[in-house]
Amino acid sequence: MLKLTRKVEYALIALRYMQGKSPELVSSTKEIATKYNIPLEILAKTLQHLAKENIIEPINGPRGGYRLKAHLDDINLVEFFERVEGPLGLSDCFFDLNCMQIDHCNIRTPIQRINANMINMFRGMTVQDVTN
Amino acid sequence: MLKLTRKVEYALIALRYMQGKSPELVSSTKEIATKYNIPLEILAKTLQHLAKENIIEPINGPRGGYRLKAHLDDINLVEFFERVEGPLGLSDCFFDLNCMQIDHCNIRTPIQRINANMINMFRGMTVQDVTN
DNA sequence: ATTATATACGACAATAGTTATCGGATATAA
DNA sequence: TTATATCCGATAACTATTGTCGTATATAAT
Repeated sequence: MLKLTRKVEYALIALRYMQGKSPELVSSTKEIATKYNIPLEILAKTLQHLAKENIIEPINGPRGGYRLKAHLDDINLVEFFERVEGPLGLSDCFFDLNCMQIDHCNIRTPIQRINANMINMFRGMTVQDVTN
Repeated sequence: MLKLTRKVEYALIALRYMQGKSPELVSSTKEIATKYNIPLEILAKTLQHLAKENIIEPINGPRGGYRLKAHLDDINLVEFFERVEGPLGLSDCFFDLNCMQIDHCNIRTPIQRINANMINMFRGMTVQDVTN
């Protein structure tokens, strides 16, 4: 309950790691996975996802890897969670304000108040805030 | 990800419902379950749990049910989540600051910063804040 | 006393979401 | 040409949540 997924966790760890290097240096999946004991394949997919989202830039071939591409202080955490987890995982009551079940939902205002507070909080934090 | 459990949701709905009545009136599980379309057995367990936590008071027998017992403005949301979900569900990285894996955890400061912010936010809200 | 209605509660089954694995493809530096 | 790296779909394993079932206990009403 109220947990972030490992995917988000791995993504943040990787971004933080890349941020610790000079911007022109690349970081390979294996390098990060080894350092933080993350299953290689999962981290690979997470980084591929970040690349598709233009948050990092992939460099193929030997000595390849990834480099930071986006400005991490331009991305708030709500946006980041949505971009990392994809639209599906968040299309429930929490982040989707155009929920189908308005009739049932207005019963559930306690949850909505909690959600609203969470969203506000996460919107007020950038990726940079948590990775540097 | 970042969802409250139904147990918490049902608990809040029930508390809100009881709060809408005169304090001496009882509300039965069936009454609440019917009104909000909640599976009876699950709500029953949730309310039994709340009773064990002295948040509501059980009244046995026909015409029985539950009445509010605790002051909802004395219970912050961190405490409430812990009392409803039990110590097990929360003993992971989020609420358990005496985590076993300190060595690995200091790697994971991004998550910890997010957690710290969530905890602070939830500590600043009482059950009353979301049910009235 | 008996009956009907309500809470109490352990054990277990079903579901959903997360996490991890596998197999193979493509790109490119050396 | 080879080795190393990203790319990516399919699927298996795991975990936590959610829901079900059976039975026991308490008590108000008749």
